[in-house]
Amino acid sequence: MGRGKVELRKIENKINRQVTFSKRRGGLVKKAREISVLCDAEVALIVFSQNGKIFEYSSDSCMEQILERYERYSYAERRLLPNNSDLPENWSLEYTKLKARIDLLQRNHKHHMGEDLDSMSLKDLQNLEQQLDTALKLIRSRKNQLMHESISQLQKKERAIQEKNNILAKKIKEKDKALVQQGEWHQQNQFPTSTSFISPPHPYLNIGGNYQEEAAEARRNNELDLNLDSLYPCHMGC
Amino acid sequence: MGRGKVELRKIENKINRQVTFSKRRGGLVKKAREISVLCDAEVALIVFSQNGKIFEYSSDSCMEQILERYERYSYAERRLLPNNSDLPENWSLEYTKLKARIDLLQRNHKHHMGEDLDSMSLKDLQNLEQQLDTALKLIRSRKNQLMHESISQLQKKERAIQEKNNILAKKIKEKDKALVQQGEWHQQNQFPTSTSFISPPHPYLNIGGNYQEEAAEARRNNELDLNLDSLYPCHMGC
DNA sequence: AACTATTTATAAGA
DNA sequence: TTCTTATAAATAGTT
Repeated sequence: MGRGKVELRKIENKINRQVTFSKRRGGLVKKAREISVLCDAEVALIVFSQNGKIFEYSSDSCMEQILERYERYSYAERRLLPNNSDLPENWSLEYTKLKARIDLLQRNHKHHMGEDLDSMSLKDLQNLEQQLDTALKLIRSRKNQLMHESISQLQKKERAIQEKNNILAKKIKEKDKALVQQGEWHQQNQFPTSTSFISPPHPYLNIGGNYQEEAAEARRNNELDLNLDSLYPCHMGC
Repeated sequence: MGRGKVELRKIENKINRQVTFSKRRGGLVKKAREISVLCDAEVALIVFSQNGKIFEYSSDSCMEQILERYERYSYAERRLLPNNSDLPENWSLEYTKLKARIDLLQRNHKHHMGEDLDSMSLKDLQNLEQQLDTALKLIRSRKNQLMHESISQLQKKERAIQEKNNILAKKIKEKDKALVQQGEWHQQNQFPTSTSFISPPHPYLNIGGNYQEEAAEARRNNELDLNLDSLYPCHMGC
């Protein structure tokens, strides 16, 4: 839909990508709303843009309800419906236990998010601080590892492409030589030789040179930069 | 898009509705995939048909990861489990729900502790890093606040005790004086005055001096140091 | 942010 | 369900 057909691969140009994202996001949400209304379906749509911004749509009933329904469903599928004939005398106890556990986890989670700190003692705060500090170190280390891996992969790829390039350039030079020889043959046989004759730059040599330059430029701009751009989208911690 | 324009309201004809649902569902998923690939976005799409069938699409990283990320983002906005104290009539359903929630919270918690990082993408890691960084700042700020409060309280207490001390010391001196006068009276009346007699250090003066010294020592060692020790037990972050 | 030439989605029909 | 086709809608490239 549009002036040209687009192939299904990441749009390399960043501006273009953002514009397309914004347009298509609108379209996607519109379609989600349409199907939910027309067909009376429940729809939940969550989209994270490349730079971490969140967009969501959910039909009538709120997102939370739909996600809960989803979790119930997916959990049930995983465990193939846990025996609902479970001891009914245990029911209340089990339920309370689970609730308590959730409470605990949620309180913990809040603390880990830096919320609800007023209820914590100094010692607790220090413990938490140490924990998060340790976790952060681990996370950064893992992140760096992943980034280094990506970088070395890209470098490997770059070398491979460079090599291919060199081979191509060599081939072009050879063809070029052949053409020059042919041209000399023609000159020898069709024109009188003249030392004052200034030959223009050879067209094929120029084309060959341009090709190499452009290829190198493209490599620098697209292959490496854009990929690295997608590696470090917005926030560079350490 | 089609032979006729459709208005945005529930399709009354059931067959028609189902057909439209099936077609549009396909289209919606296709568009979701397209935006995720073209714009490098993370997309989660969940659709429940009117008769309860579930359909889902999620880009590269699995649904669970995206939902986790969503929960992280929207945690603050939501009232989680607004649990009504009335017992749920469907035990197995409720149980499954709670279990799923616990699962999710535990996985999240592990990530917050820097565990199980291998399953996370670079983006998720960066996200987590940013979150923990923010949390850590909040925690440290709160910790510092508490410490400052403790310190000023201790200083206040110290001043109060010091003052009491001074008063006690003054009282002792006064009693001392009284005793010295009494002693002189006894000496005058019971012993012959002798310039060569070397009087031993006055016991009461000594006791008074020791008391003051010891109290100060105790204050230094116990009151302040011990409290500060409990304030800074092992790890001093920022 | 608008515009428009195209592509794409899909409603209705078979 | 699936295919076909006329037409509505979405959108890529442009201004």
